[in-house]
Amino acid sequence: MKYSVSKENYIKAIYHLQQDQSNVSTNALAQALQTKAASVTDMLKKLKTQKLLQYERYKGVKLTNEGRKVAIHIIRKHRLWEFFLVQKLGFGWEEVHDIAEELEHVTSKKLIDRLEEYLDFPQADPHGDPIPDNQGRMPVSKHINLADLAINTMSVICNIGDQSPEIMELMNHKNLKIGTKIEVKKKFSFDNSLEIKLRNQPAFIISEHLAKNLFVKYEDMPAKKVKVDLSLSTGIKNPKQENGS
Amino acid sequence: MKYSVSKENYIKAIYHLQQDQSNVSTNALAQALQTKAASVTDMLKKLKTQKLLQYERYKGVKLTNEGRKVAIHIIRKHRLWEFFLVQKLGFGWEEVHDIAEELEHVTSKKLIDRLEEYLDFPQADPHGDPIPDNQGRMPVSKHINLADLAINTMSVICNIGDQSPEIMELMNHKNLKIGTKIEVKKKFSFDNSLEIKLRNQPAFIISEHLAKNLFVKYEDMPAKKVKVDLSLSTGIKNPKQENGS
DNA sequence: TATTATTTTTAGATTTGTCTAAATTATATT
DNA sequence: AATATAATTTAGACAAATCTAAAAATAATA
Repeated sequence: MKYSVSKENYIKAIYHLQQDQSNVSTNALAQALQTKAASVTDMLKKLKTQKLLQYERYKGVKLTNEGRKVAIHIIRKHRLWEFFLVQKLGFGWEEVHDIAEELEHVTSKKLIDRLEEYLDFPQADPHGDPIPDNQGRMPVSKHINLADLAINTMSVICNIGDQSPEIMELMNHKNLKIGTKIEVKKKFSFDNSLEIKLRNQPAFIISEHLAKNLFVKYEDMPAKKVKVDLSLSTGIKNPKQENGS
Repeated sequence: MKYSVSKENYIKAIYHLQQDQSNVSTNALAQALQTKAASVTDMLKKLKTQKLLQYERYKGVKLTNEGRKVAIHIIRKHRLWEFFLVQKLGFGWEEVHDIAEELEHVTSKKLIDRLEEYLDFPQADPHGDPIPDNQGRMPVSKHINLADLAINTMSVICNIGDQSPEIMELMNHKNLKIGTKIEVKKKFSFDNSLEIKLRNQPAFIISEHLAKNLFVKYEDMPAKKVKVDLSLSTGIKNPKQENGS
């Protein structure tokens, strides 16, 4: 029930890389975790014996339900801490990621539940990513990629794909942030750049690369309260329980 | 400048055991850290090469100024997190120690400075222990052991020595906590027990053992703002700086 | 389909922090 | 002071997480 920081980081990385249902490759993991492929192989074997993932040599890796449950719990902690850092301690949304990487490994469940309550049950972190509840359920919100948004439709930025300092630099420069109202005025097929417009500002052009990293929702469509169990973390369907974990 | 969790725990334990200026023994450390004497010896050798402590075999150990500086910074983090947990998240003062043991190892200096500001620069943690400022200076307050308090002098509980669940059980039962106004009515030389009195309550007797663990200050004497540099953490007096840490 | 190129795994080593058991040093006691 | 007892250190080993270099399996390409 308790895993090392290193193991938690592997589980989280697999979860993020696995968003489609395909298997995750050793190399992709090595790159994500800034380590070597050989180290990844070693760790995957350990995590497999703990039944956190399905792994066969040369075939890549996929989380089990138990692994997914662990991943979601870590992500829950990460995002709640990020929210705390921005909302209560006044950090900028671009500086909280590294701190939350450390805080997410603090183990107390009671701590994180109290923190959530203290923060008034936020639905999304400062980057717009949804915060799972204490049952592992993730609020779903209809995010649309800005590149796919229809012309002249008012929308609100609610999520950023890439979260590097580089994108932050550009976005801050252009005053783009979560909650900013935005409209696409023109699409240029030459380079897939977009001309966009914010309230009370002349329109300007952004690259395809940036647009692909901006996700929006339609105005007046509040974050849905509907939740979908992505984790299968509760109510284990399978009645047999042979292991004594 | 960054030390492992294990090393931080050794440094902290040495600091706490060293309160008088005598050297700390290997066995005392082993007991405090719940480990074996051989492990302690191994670690002391490592910490010595990092110049965090003075150590010679069979002679015990003492922190250097650098070691003391590190210890105080960890204690600062521990106590600020404890304050946060009680004050903002509503934890009981007896349940926060273990959680703070984990939070104290989160490295961001900016985080802890912001947290301190958010908490409005508290002077003491929920147990009444002083919180060092970001220069490593510790607020001093004149704590008197209850066993040494003069008869019929009104005082306020401001610090608990032992912080075990056992003492908490007894104190909660008798409604004794930080801030409680208390007066010693009688001292019994037979077993050194004390008869004490709280406001609007009949007097009752407490053991010498408990009294030794209760520290009080005189009423109306607010926590002094005077600070004393215990750490030598800033303004390095020694001009030569040969290492490139 | 052969043959190259890439990816992944194995084998063996390293570092950190820990342990047990035996040897050494210090302290206490007769 | 001699000896017994206690504290401390050394020696050698182990588990976790990592690494390098070489081998094996898979994928890509001529």
